[in-house]
Amino acid sequence: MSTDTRTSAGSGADAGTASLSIAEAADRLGLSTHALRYYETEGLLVGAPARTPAGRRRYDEQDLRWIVLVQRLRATGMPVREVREYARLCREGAGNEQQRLALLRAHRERVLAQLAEVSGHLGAVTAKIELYEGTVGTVGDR
Amino acid sequence: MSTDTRTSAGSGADAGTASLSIAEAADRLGLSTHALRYYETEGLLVGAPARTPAGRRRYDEQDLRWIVLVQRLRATGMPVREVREYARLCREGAGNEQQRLALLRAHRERVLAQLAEVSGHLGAVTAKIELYEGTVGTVGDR
DNA sequence: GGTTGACTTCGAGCGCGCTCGAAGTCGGAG
DNA sequence: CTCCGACTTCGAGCGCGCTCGAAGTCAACC
Repeated sequence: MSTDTRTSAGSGADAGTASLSIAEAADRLGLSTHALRYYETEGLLVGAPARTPAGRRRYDEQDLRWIVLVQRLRATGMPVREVREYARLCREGAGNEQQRLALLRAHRERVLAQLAEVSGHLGAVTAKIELYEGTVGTVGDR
Repeated sequence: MSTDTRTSAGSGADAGTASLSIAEAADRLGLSTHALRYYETEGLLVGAPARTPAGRRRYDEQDLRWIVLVQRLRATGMPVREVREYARLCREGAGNEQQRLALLRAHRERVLAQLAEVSGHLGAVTAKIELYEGTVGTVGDR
């Protein structure tokens, strides 16, 4: 309630480039405003969002897209420290594409390995479930 | 070096039932002795391991099998508190098989959902990688 | 001009799952 | 008998990733 009207006011407020307040951005990304500021101070963003003359953050599409990537990396288990490293590489501009690539590839390998491991364990749990389904009358399991 | 000889000494030390010291069990399970005791005090074990007259823990095959299950549950992301709950149900004996089943099924559903989510995010990361591979243009490639 | 309330910074606190260290006990080898 | 080292319990500490609250500022609306 009340986060209404004046949505993308600020400066331009016209076609194309939206520019959201932190609350709007948080809402759209499914994060808290606290988390968004945390990401920023922790150096997870490739570039800090713009500020209004009064010092308030404005998130544009580019900011949002980057944060979505950060969320994906985080959601796949990349530690904050490594996201920071990746962000740093991107911030430094061209010339380190190989490093970025290596970082992402290493991450992908880890995630694949973990997916396989979890799947394996899940298989065992499923077997256990089926055992119960078949045995829901027999006591001696454990 | 020195966790040698006297491996499964203790009492019997014969065929079939081994009965390991905490260090041996930890070693075999890939856990620390600290973690093993922690699991026990936190109620994650369905039954406490036996003790020697001197009060030292002896892990038998049943203990080990249970702990392997605990590890699988943990490795698939089940919170300690929920493992404790499951252990409690098993400890209470017969009559609650449906509850155990429900717990395991719910866990499986969560894990499947998370596997799907992670896979999705990983797909996006892979796309990013391929983008770099294309951009970097035939550099190392292989 | 006053009120409102979303914003700002800062630092403390928290939930999780162990991990670590201290201090003491005890069984077995020499 | 003595020593060694693996065991015991206990409680504190830690790394991670936020989360939360306090205190203050400032733009906009009435």
